[in-house]
Amino acid sequence: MTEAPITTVDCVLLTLRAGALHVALLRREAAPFKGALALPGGYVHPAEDVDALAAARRVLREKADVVPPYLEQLCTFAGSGRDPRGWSISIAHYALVHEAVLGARPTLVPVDELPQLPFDHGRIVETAVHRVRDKSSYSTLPCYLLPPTFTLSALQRTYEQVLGVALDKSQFRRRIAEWSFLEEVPGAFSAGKGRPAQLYRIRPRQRLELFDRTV
Amino acid sequence: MTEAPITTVDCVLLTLRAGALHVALLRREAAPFKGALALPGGYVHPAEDVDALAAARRVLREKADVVPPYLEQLCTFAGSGRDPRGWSISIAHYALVHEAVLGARPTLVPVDELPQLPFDHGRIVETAVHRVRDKSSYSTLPCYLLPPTFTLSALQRTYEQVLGVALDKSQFRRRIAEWSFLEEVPGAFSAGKGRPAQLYRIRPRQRLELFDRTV
DNA sequence: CAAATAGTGTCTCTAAGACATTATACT
DNA sequence: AGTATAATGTCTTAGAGACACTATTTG
Repeated sequence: MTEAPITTVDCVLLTLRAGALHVALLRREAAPFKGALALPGGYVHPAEDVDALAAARRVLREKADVVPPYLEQLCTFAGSGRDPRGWSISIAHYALVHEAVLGARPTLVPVDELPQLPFDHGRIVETAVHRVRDKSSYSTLPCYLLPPTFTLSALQRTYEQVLGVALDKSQFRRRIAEWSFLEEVPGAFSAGKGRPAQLYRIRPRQRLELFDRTV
Repeated sequence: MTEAPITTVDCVLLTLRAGALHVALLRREAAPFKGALALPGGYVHPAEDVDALAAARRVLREKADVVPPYLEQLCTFAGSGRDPRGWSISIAHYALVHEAVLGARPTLVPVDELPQLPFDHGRIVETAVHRVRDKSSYSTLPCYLLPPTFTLSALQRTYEQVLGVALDKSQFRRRIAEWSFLEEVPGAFSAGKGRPAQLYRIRPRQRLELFDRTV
């Protein structure tokens, strides 16, 4: 009566490269779709993983060699139509990382020019991107696409690239200041062309993410 | 290697009774926790259910005798700690219904006075309530707690009861009008004490739900 | 000094919020 | 007429948005 279905976790690993959101894909080492580019994923290992998030974390560590600063459950995709082997479940997660922490293993693909992907991975990526774009307008999510320390201008560029709109500098800074989830890195400034900029980092404890609704 | 875990769907069936959100619970007919009040739930039936949403719909129909106007996936709760039988997965859903469509079978419990529930059902209910309260501030969700046709005053009361705050009548109506997802039921008015009120219903096709962020 | 980027200040105008007024039923 | 509720209008004010200005570096 139980006929337990195939149970996996899949991860949409997103990063910002050349000003555009990219998703990290890996070549599948096993059938079905052996050799195709697909989301990093794998079976849940009941003996090792205490829960689904832990399974996702393990998959990312083992297969993509990444420990992301932000990882969250996205949605569960389940049904008879998504895997040729039969009824299956994928507990999908999404993660944000700075490009630099990705090694050479994953292939980065712009999310707005997705190729055909195996299973329903195309739909999973779309759902994740939609979620990230939506949530970015009222949360600190885009911070996790940057290195641990960054300037406010870099942060604004990141928000703009994720949201796909231009933001007003003065207003953007007002809001970020209100949320006060950032702190100055004392004495640290960016190099570069014009006036050096103060570097900021996410305030230690403070892992709050959701704020007033609109950037 | 696959060791597929126990796979179930659970449903948080919410309604408004006496001005407060209530969750519908059923007595468990099987071990573990036989006889305890718990969320309507059951195994996924790969042969019958095309996907998880269909499984949730079937469970609600079979066990609670309800076909809810609004049903959505909430989150997946999985891990080794939630079921004495071992590693398990619950694809949790939540549904909103008008109190009248619930028969005598389910026990209604106020969500703010939850008793101890088996498994992690307490946490699941909390997550659902949090989601509904949050989403209600920028969506049409509360509509589904009302009968198919209702007055704007009743709708405002519903929003106020779900959100737990008082809303300004004039402003509330402005916003609802902007969204224009309701239509007047021609010639239909409420009875009662004072001036009769126009009855409204959700515009047929229009199943849009998310709008500007704030009621 | 010019160019480039960082950082702050000010003005306007929309829209949220509070409140008042009119409308229509029943007793 | 008095009461109760519906429906709409008006005024004030906070805040979003647009823009300008100042500050600090490099070449």
